[in-house]
Amino acid sequence: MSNLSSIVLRNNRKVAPNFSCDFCSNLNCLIKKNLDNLTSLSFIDDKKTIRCKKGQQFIIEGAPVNGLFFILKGVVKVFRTGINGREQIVRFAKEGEIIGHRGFGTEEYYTIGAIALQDAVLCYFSKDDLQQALLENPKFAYDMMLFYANELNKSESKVKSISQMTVRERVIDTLLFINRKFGELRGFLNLPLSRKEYADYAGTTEEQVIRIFSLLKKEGLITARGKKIGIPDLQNLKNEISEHHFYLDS
DNA sequence: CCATTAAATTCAA
DNA sequence: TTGAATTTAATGG
Repeated sequence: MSNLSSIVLRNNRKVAPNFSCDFCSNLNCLIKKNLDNLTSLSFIDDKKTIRCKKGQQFIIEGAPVNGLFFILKGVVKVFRTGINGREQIVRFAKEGEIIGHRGFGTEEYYTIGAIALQDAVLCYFSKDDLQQALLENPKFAYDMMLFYANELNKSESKVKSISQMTVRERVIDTLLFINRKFGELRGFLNLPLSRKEYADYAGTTEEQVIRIFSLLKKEGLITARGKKIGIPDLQNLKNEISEHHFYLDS
């Protein structure tokens, strides 16, 4: 570890070097995927690399939209603040996904906020550069369109789950969703979330989630150690909402 | 919803 | 690596 210190010092200068798309290992990124198709690469040189510490908010509701964030590393939550000040988590996004896309074309101001749940690295592209790239590259535009369609689909599924499922089912559905999207690490969900965050996603309150978690523990459907939640038998948990079924897609 | 206690996580030495 | 300080979980009113 200590023999790397000279390299760290060299790279640790005030201005961190931009990650070049050419060397990026994130194959889920739509830009990386289309790198060969992109005719004018100038916008890639214009991108800004932004580092976010855990808990740092990088999109504020009401701020003007100037570009799009692509997640290079880390997990991020996107939320909207309701009238009573209650937070509704719209989605969780991980590497390769795009943030702030809904306000891209017409919206002038963000209607959502975004906070890094872990230390994150974001690639930020300006609206103008991206617009030009989309106009010039049909394949890239098509992939972006698929992304938008997919997001809309998920959003519609979520409306359905919130309006038609019981609180208990929504909490279970959220657990299954996190499991599907982020997987498990040594027996626990690979994304630590507070009970309040579960509540904000499932559209309920922190207390409800805590009480439902306690019940689920008694029933042996989940295990919990602090923020780490384990699912001993995925099928058993799925059965709890199988009547309505159709959980959201990853 | 709030208050209290138990538990877990963070942080700095 | 440890434990003190801070944050979060759990429960009952």
